[in-house]
Amino acid sequence: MIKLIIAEDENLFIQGLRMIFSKNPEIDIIETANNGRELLDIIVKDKLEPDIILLDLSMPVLDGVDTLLELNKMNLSAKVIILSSHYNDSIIIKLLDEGVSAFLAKNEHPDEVIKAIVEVYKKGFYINDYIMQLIRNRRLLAKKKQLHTELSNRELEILKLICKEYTTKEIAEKLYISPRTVEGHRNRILEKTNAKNTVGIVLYAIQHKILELNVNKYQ
Amino acid sequence: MIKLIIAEDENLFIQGLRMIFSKNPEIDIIETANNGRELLDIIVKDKLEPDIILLDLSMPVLDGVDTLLELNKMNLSAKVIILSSHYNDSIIIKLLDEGVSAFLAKNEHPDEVIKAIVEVYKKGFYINDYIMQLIRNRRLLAKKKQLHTELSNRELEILKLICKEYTTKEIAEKLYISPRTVEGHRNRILEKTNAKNTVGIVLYAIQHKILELNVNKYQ
DNA sequence: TTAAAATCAGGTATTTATACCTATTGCTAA
DNA sequence: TTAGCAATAGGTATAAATACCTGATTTTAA
Repeated sequence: MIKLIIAEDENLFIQGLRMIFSKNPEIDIIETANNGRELLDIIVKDKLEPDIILLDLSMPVLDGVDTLLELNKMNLSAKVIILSSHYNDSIIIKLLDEGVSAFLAKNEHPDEVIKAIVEVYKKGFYINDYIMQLIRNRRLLAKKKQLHTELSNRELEILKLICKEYTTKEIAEKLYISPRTVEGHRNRILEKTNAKNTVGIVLYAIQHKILELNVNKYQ
Repeated sequence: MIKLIIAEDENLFIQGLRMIFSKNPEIDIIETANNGRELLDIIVKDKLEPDIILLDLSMPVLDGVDTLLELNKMNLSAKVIILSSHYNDSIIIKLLDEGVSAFLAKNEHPDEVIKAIVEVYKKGFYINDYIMQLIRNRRLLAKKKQLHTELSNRELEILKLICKEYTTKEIAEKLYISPRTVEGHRNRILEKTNAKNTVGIVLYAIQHKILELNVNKYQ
C-alpha cells in the first residue's frame, strides 16, 4: 500500500484524484488538505507518515512552495510530487533543489499520474526527459540568469518602494540616506533592467514577481 | 436525463466531476472540452443539444467569458453554469447579464454541484442569496463603478502608450496632438485611477487587465 | 589578495511630470 | 434643450526624473 496525502484547494479536483486512485487498490489516500497550512497541521497533529505527498502549487493561506520549505524542515520520509497547471524552468529548478521527486501537470492523463506515484514510491523519483535536460543545463541557466539581471538587495528594496509610488525624496527619507544615493540606485536599476524610465522598472518588477499583484481577471 | 457538456482545461478536474455525476444516473455527460474553442467546435460539428453547459472561466485558447459571448450568438437552449475558483462582484454581474444560470466555486461540495444542475434543469436558474443581493444592488454597483473609474477610449489609448514607456512628448507625436493635450489626459487618468504618479497608472493598468503581462509565478 | 561590484554621496544640466489656472468645440443623456 | 463630460490646447510654476560627471568606503567574488 502506498500511503498518500493530497494538498489541493479545489475539492472537486481532489474528487478527480480519488476517482483515479479508486481503480488502483495499491494507492491509499490517507488524508487530504485544502491548503499548505492544513497539510502541515494534520501531519503534525495526527503524526502521519505518508509515503507520498501530492502538493498543489497554488493554494490559499500557504502556497505549494512555502509548504515544501516547511515540509523539508520536518525531516519526513515522504516524497513530494508537485501538481500544477503551469510551470517554468526556474521554478522547476528551485523545486528540484528542495528535493521534489516528480512534477505533474493538471491536465495530465490519469495513467501518467498513477505511473508517477508508483515510480516515485519504488525509485524515489520520476522525472521526464525535459526535466532531465533542465538538470543538465542548470549551471548554464544560472549563469544566464545572473548575467541578465540580479539586482542587489538594496536595489530590490528601492525598487519595491518605487513600485509603492514613493518618490526619490520619500525613499531617501524612509531609508535615512541622501536622495542622491537613491538616484544612484535608480540609475543602476534602470541599467540592469534595461528600462527606459520608471514605467519600465515597474513592468520589470511585476514580470519578475518582485512585486506581487492580484491580476486575475475573474478575481 | 440531463444532458451535460463540461468545458474545463484540467482533465483531472473533469474526472472529479465525472465521479460526482456517476452517482447520479439522471445526469449524463455527453461531451467534454478542454477549452472554449473546442466546446464551440464540438457543439457545431456534432450538432449537440445539451441541457446544461458547465463552463470554466480560466481556460487557454478561448476563456470562459469569451466562450459565453460566442455561445449566446448561437441561440442554443442550453443553460450555462459557471465554474471558477475566484469570483468578484463585477464579473458576476457581467455574467448574469449574459444569461448565466448559476455559479459554482471549484471547492464547492459535490452535493451542491448536483443540486445546482438539477435546479437549473428544472427552474432555469440556481442563484444563492449573495448573488440575489448583488442583482438588487446592481444599479448602486454600476454607479459606484462609473464614478470610480471608467476611463474614456482616448484615455485608455494614452494609458497603454504610457505603459509602453513612451513619454508625453512621444505620445503627442504619435497621436498628432499637442503635448498639452496628452498632459490633460494624463491628469484625468491620475484622478480617475487614484494614482499618485505614473507608477500608479501602470499598476492600475495591470490590475485591471488593460495591460497584458505574463506574471504567473509558476509559469 | 586583488579586482570588481555595491553602497554611499556630491555637482550640474536637461527633460519629464505634476499642479494649478484657463477656454473652445462637440457629443450625449436627463 | 441644457448641463455635463470628453477631447482639445494654452499659460505658469514647481517637483521629479534622467543624464552626464565625480569620488570615497566597504563588501564580495575570482
